[in-house]
Amino acid sequence: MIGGYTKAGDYMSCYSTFREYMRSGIRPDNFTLPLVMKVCRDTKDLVMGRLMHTVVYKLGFSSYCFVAAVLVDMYAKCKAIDYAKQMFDEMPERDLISWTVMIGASTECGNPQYSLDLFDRMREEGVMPDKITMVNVANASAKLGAMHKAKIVDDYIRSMRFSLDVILGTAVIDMHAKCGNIEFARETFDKMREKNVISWSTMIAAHGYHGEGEKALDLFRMMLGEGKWPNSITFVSLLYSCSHSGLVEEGLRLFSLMQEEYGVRPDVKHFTCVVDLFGRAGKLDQALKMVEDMNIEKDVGLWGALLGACRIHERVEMAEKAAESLLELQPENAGHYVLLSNIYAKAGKWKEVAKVRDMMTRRRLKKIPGWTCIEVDNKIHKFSVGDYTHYMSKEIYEELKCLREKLEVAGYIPDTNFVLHDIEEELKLELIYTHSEKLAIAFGLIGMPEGTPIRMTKNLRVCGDCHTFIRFVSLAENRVIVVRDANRFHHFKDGACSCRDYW
DNA sequence: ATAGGGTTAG
Repeated sequence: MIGGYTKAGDYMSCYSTFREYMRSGIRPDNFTLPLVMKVCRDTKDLVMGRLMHTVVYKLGFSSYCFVAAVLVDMYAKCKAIDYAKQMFDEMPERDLISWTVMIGASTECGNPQYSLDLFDRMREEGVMPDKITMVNVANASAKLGAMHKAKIVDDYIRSMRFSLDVILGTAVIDMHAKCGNIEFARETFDKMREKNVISWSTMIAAHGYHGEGEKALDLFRMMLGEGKWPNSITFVSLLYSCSHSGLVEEGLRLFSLMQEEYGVRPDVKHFTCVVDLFGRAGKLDQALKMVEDMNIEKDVGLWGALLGACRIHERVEMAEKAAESLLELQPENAGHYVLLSNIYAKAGKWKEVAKVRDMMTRRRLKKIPGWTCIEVDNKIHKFSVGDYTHYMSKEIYEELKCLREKLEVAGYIPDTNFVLHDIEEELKLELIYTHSEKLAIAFGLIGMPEGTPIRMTKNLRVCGDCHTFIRFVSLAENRVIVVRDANRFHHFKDGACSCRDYW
């Protein structure tokens, strides 16, 4: 009966039946409890989940491997990683599924590195992974974004002769794309026999955030040619592809096509893309009108897109309006204040810059420290601003000094407007020259053979000045530089970036 | 006798 309710998605009836069952005095067996725990998982009901854990414990079922695995999974979906980990560590024995669940749990809760460590430990203990394990491992690598890991995982999947079914194939595409290797992603996609709407959407999105809008559109045409029906997410992927590549007209066309031909009702994500498109085209008034007229709940992303567009086109007044709504929705996000402050700074409104900074101080907000990671010799090196902790710091700063002189001759002018602090111009200059992006790139130039591409990962958006700097480096040093920032990839080559300086 | 784990969007 409980199982029936679970299948039907009637969670409340499931709970009440379970309560009746408990009252009846009949001792539940170890197959009934997981059914209810799955409901807790799917509804992310941690309170009920904890209660179930107690029942399981009292009845002595927690030593059953599969019962414990369900608990781990439930805790992961409730984002209670500490409980999940404790449960997993206490398990007397762990089989394939419990390992797989824990690998997925760790990624789900924001620690993909730990997932990969678990994967190694699992094999050390002699448990062989299956396809589903590999889907979780691919997801962990995708989140981590380390390219050498992606290669290892791909090789491992091949060596185990796991066939790429729709789900594993799609996970591998996503992994390669998010690790910066769009070519491998596309090769994997082309090799897959069976593709569903998720595979297509994943690949379209991948071309999109790598700045290959035309390829995304080509793929969409191919998809339609094969008789596949796009869904709401496919259109989000497409619209973002257009905005990442500056395909304004195409994007707007897709937005109407989506509603008229495919009956997709636009949600807030679609609107965000269109605001982005209008913003890029400089049609800020149309963007604002769209935001004001829509009758869907507005979220942080939407106002953020508008604010970003205001920064590009230096529309201070509208920026204030967008920022007001944005800060109301999410007053604790330091990034929004920084963006607003940058807009004021560019317009020379120093009083307002100070005001924003005061507001941040009063609310005890600090700019999230930025970092940049770079892979050299299959090792990840992490830099923060003004970092002297790296063992090659001396060489890095020397290289940076040479680079700075070379690029300034080539026409690079540092833009100190991106410095938030109220300090002397001279100090600002020093600060901006030790941004983590620049340290990482200097290290990359020393540590990697000439002509090899430099790959970096950042936790935030690339700083505007660093973006210009990297463009100059790609030209002066004749290097391809690939940067993954908080929401897209930048491919720098011959002094230009795939984002066309809009991001 | 049964049972637990998998893919897309900034």
